[in-house]
Amino acid sequence: MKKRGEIMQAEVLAILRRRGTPMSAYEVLGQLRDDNPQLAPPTIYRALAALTERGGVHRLESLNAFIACKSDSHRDASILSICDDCGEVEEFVSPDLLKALSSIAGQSGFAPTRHVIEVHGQCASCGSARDQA
Amino acid sequence: MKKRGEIMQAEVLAILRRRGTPMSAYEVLGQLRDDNPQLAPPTIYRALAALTERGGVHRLESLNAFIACKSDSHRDASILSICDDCGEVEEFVSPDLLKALSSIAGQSGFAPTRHVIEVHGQCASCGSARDQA
DNA sequence: AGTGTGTTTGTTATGTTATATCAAGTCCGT
DNA sequence: ACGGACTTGATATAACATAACAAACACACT
Repeated sequence: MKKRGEIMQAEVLAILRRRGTPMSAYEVLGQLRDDNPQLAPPTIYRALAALTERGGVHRLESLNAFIACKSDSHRDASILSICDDCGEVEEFVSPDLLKALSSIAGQSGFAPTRHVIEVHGQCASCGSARDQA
Repeated sequence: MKKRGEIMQAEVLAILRRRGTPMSAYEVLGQLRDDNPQLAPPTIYRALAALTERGGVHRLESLNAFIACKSDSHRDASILSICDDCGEVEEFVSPDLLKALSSIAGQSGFAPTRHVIEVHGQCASCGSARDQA
């Protein structure tokens, strides 16, 4: 048998990718229980933790939710824009901004290890939809 | 009787200020129950929501916790550095960084309304303490 | 003052998110 | 096969948050 954990991670990642927008851990759990009704929360949280660690999944701290990383390939901290209307999330990478941020926080000797940057608002299509209203 | 809500907000703020480091809503609730044992969670959450709105309190999204705003006077989005060792939080304001961030997220027409910027790491004193180890 | 109406606050209950803990299974070197 | 380290599974519970309704209050109008 292959490592069970890896299988679980792959399934979780597949579910998140299919959805495309943020899902709570319990939504993922619900989907997995279709096949495997006895699955428990810690299983999902472990898979999500491993995926988040690896960079395959982002945790949205301000939503307590998770989303599959789209611009696959960067493990750097991402800037995430979150549309409060439709839930769409976009990822951006900006080493410059990260550097600026670290230097601001570093003014007093602080040593950053992890950056959380989330921007809430309206995406382009929800914004234009509202303009017409 | 003065508005009850305002009294509650003042008490919550006083507790957060006394502590100085982040507190969960339920920690605050615990303290308030010393005087007023029948208080329920919604009361605290309402007070915290009002304070957060006004800028007197920051919500730390990545900790699900709250802290009194120290650099009292700015209602702008703050940059918060959080020491994972001792819990100390520092606030910074940088209109430039906020502008840069908005412009990155705005690349695709996104209209930001709220910025969440939290940096985890080690504060100066915890960092130097560890150096010696 | 009395009454109607909208708003704020209190209370109960419940929903949602997350983890501690221990049991069972797996891997691997001997 | 056996023992020890590590991973996974299952049970239980902890921690965080809000829905929904009831009671109190404030205010405008008569």
